[in-house]
Amino acid sequence: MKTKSDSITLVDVARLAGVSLKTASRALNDSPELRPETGARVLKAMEQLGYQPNELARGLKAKRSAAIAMIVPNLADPFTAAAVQAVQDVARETGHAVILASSGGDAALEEAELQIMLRRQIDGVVLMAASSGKSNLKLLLARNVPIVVFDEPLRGEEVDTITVTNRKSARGATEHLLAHGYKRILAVGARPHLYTCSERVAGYRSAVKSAGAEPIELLVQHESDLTPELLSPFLSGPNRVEAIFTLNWVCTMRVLRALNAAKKKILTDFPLVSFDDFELAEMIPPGLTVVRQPAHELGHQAAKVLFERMSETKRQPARKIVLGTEFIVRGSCGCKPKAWE
Amino acid sequence: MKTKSDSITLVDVARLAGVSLKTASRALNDSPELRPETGARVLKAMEQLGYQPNELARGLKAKRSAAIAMIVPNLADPFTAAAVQAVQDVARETGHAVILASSGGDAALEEAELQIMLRRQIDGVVLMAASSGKSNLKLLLARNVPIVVFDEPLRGEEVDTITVTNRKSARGATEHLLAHGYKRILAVGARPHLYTCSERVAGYRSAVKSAGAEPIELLVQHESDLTPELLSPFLSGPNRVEAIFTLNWVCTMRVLRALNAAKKKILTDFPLVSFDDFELAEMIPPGLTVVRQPAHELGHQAAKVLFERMSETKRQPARKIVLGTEFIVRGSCGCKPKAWE
DNA sequence: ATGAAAGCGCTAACAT
DNA sequence: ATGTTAGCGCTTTCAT
Repeated sequence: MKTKSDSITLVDVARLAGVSLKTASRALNDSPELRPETGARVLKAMEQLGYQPNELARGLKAKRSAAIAMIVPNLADPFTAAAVQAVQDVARETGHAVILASSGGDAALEEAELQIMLRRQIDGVVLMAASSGKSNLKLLLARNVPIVVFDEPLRGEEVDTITVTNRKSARGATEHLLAHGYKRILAVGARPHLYTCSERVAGYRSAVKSAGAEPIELLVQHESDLTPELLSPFLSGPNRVEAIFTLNWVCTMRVLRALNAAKKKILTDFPLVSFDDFELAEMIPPGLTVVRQPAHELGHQAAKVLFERMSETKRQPARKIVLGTEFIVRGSCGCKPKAWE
Repeated sequence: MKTKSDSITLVDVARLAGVSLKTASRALNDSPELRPETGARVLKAMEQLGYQPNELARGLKAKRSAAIAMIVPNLADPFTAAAVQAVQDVARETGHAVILASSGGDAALEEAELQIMLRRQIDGVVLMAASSGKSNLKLLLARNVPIVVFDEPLRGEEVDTITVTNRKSARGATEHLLAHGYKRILAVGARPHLYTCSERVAGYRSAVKSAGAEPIELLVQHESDLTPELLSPFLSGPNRVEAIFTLNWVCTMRVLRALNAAKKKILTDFPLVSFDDFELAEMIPPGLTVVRQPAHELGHQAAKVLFERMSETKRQPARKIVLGTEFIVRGSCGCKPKAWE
């Protein structure tokens, strides 16, 4: 009586429905080779018993887990959060669970997480990589687990990849600042070993050099190194810059705080453009001009591609999808949009 | 030769190490009843073969999955994101995976997700509930799956609960605004069926009434209903209010946008206090005064309690943990903190 | 269209 | 300290 609810198995269902185990199984997987009548009877028995299939058992036999892994560096980043949401939504449609882990941008941690995922027999991985190296994926690759890499591509790996036009977008943003007449533009980025960062830096450089100006870069190993003290030499004195271009959301946050701490005003003291949009960008006076990445779309595409890959019969070539960005002019670049006139 | 990497099982390990299956199993679980020497030999064999244990199989047998579920309404909310991070960190320490799902605040979706989790034999659940009803938990409760409810308690359910002092904190925030001399204070909240919302409203009301003022409330079914149009009657005309108290992060975002759209300034037009702190609160002039919830601490405690519950031998009474909040005075309430003088 | 039997990879009794 | 024997709950041959 007490442990009954613990252990309603397909066998119980089959018994109640007066069919064999296999027939019950067929009903569970709504196999076509089953008389609708029989199926209905089994379904009723399931209902009656409150039967819940055991995914572990199904997966063990079928060598799939109906779960995908998603590994991201930082959930606090709204770009990441939006992408995670998108992946979850797609996963739900296909009845897959999402096992989420944060790497904190640490490649070793990421690898550890991936290994744990492997042991769980995950059916696929959406990875926002902590490094551009492929070494972390060896295990997965060897096991033929589909992977979609997203935001941060992998060097020389034949893996599905969803990215944005990092270089071009960064170049465009820089050109916009240059067009306003600013020559000494500081680019602030983190984790320069990442493709995203290096591409954005490259775009920035090419724009600056085309304009005959000198690149001024503050690139730190990790965003957390970005202290007000580090920034202050660029905010006053002989090395004062004329404008700032932050290369991702966390950098934007850090720079804004540093400016605040130094009692510097955006635009009047330092015109600024941010790579990455966020909820309140328009509320920071005079409104932050940003490069907006299609976060939700990126996540959606990543998941779509992953599920396609998971259900494909023979191996297709890797897909490389590159999405565009939106340049959203608010006030911080020097433009005067209506809202702030 | 080809499918070898697919199927390295404990049997293979045992064979290579020249021991029995069970001995290999013991090594895997580093059981004490094993000669270190033997254990080492098995471990070496595992290494050599690149063996990865199959968690599905382990779980099937042991009736545990080494995974916990976490269900939250909205990942975009920084409060939620921080809590998720905290839970993940604790879970990692104990070797548990976190299966994350978003309910979008929809009780039906939440129930569907819980059911899927159940099928995966999750060992426990951390729930940021979409409703205060217990019905969604019946299945879990019946199966004796440990649950920790967090942020939003469940009516009359004997479940571990981690919350903050919603009522008291809301009362304190309201009193602060009243002390500044504002009488007509608008409270803006969403999903009033939630305990958190109703408690905060209750705190607000009791403060307002004690001051001999009238409560003015804008409570919508869902945050997404909070449009500028809905808000505008309170921003001008005969029903104009003197100050605003937003009851959670999303409401704060919505109100800030509405104010912006209506070209109203914080403080000068409308003093404001927000329940929930966030990254840029100090950057929105004149700095947002907020009630800060200890998001990370909440998540941490929730996970801790869950794991304690999971490993307990005999059932202990439910724990109700209530954490305090911090009232952070910046400028928007009418105070003039140093930073903005 | 349905059933019987075997076994996925592992752990848990019980030996020895 | 180590091995043997059963299964966990399900899906999958292969019969019927």
